[in-house]
Amino acid sequence: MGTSDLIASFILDIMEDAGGTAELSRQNLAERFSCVPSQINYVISTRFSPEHGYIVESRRGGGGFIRITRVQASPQRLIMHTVNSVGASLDLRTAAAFVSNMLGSDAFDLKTAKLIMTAISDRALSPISPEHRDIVRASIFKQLLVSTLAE
Amino acid sequence: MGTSDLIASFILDIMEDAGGTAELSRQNLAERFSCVPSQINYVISTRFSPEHGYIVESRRGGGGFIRITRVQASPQRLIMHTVNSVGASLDLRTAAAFVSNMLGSDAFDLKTAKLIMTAISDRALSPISPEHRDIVRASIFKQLLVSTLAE
DNA sequence: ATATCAAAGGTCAGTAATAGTCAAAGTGTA
DNA sequence: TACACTTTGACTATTACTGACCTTTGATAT
Repeated sequence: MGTSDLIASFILDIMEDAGGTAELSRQNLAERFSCVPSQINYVISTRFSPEHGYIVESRRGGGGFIRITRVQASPQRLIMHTVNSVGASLDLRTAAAFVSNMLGSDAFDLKTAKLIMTAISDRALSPISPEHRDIVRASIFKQLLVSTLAE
Repeated sequence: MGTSDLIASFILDIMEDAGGTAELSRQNLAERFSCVPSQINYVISTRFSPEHGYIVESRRGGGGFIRITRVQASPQRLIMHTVNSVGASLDLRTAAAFVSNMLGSDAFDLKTAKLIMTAISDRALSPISPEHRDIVRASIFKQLLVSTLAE
């Protein structure tokens, strides 16, 4: 098993013990596993992505940290399934269909649905060129969906 | 938690007890937390800015003081005022200050605040080049705020 | 009044402590 | 051999802390 897998399972262990959340120091982790700090970022982006059901937050500077939170996915399979159906790009019509579907299944409430639709609307994304808009839309959409699962 | 966070929560405590206003001595505070006096200014400018919803007054010389007051505004007014003070560009720190202010004034609930922060986070906007990110952030932010008013 | 002094607080640029990005180089496996 | 996955490190960005130097205010002496 490679270093990245070791780091990932170490993080998983911490998360387990702490009840769903792991607060890490990138520098410490890198030292513990004798790797460069950026490998921690690699592990996080390949194994703790929204598609995997995790929310990642961080802060730089003195006292900085990386916090990884596992999202409660069991009762909300539809949302995670949607996150995984969305690739690198997402057009507005498809997004609307997803939201409508999830709303109909009571995966979230109307207010949340409206906020999500507003955040990925053409108006909100108007500073972005139309060709690029669907890429950004996909990213915001996935982050928002996973975020609704956090408690 | 770093010294700056400790100082900030100490100030918040005082403000709480005193019903919305805290009158401090910079020198005293610095001694209490074993830091240089200028760190107090750092804490105030990073955590008690007008964007955060505070007014800061001070006086030098003998009997000098720093007074921090929480400003009160009706939720709707605060949201509209915020929308109007955001120009074509908005950095994440300033946005976070605004959100924290509106949250503290009960302009919206925690869940909404988190959705907004997620929608404009660097992670959600990662497909956009950093130079362009603040432009898009401003647009999404304003649309979301206006959208919370439509109920 | 005026000059002077002591006691606050203010500014700003520099240093330290963290984390993030990206592309090149390495590794293993179908 | 291709190809995907992993590892590395140079460069960048952000946040916290420090200290030298500056400004304002009130009191006191002349």
